[in-house]
Amino acid sequence: MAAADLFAAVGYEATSMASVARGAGVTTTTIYWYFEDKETLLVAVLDHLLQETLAGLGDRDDESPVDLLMWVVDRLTEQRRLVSTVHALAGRSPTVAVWHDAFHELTDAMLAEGLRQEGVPEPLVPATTRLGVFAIEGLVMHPLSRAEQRAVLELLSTVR
Amino acid sequence: MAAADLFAAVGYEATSMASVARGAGVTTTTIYWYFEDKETLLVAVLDHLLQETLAGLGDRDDESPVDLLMWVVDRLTEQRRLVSTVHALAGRSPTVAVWHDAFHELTDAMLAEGLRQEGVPEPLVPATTRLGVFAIEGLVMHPLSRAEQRAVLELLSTVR
DNA sequence: ACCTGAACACCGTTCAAGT
DNA sequence: ACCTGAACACCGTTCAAGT
Repeated sequence: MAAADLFAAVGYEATSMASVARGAGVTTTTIYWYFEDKETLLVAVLDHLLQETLAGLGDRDDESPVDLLMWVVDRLTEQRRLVSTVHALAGRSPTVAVWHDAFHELTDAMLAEGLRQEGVPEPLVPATTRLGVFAIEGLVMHPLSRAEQRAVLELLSTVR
Repeated sequence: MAAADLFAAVGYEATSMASVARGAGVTTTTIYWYFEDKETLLVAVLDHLLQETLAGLGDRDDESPVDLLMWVVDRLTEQRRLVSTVHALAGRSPTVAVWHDAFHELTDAMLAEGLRQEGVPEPLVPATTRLGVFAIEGLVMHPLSRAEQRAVLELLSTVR
């Protein structure tokens, strides 16, 4: 998809439907035959990126929990522009809100399962999961050195 | 300011300069005599809201730390739309990025000071501050019940 | 089924002109 | 110093028409 490259390069808002069309070698109107609107196009790109990331995650079941989280933070940081775009759009676009909710349902469940296997007592799992998700999102959105990032994740892993 | 009400009501992106002008009883062009562009107008609104919130915070130095954080989360949640707008714009607008950085410098310092007075050991203060900021932002951006919000903040206050 | 050209309503911003 | 009307370049989207 040409849209994915453009979204990554200049961001969703700065990407015009005209430039997507140009990249795909068609006319602007053609895109509307495949996608209902620009937000639906975004969701298609998001699904594609998510599938890639999940595949990459499958190859690293062996690493330590903190290393695993660091890897996830790195992948999301590469798409930082899209992450904040999704947050902003979810507040006013039902299309994007649906995707965002499904995304969190999936990722929250994955993190919760990981915490259980790390021995976090069951009653603490929900709140710890949320704090973990918030920490990951925070690390993605605010640039810190790797040492600072590690410090936050290590601190998080002492919670219980 | 008419812009503040409109931003709160329908959001920054959905607020046209024409509607701001209408609300202020002037012409669109007039706004550009007072503000360089739409983003500068946003920053003026943000400054205004921040000043209000800081004043309100001064009246509650007595409450417990968790209550204080809950209050901050409530105020930010009221402006949730603007919060995600700022995050999204900070990535592509130097004007908004400057404000965002200054905002975090201020709020991070305030939280760090609070943590010290709660007895958090000095070497843990930076990472704990970051985790606290991330938790607040997460609570603002993801709707949870008050009980769930409290659980996250209580969990956070066990960290050290 | 797939793609286009032309148009629509709107946007932020500018500029020359007025008082 | 303050405000305006008219214009500019652009935007996402639609629609009737073509193959």
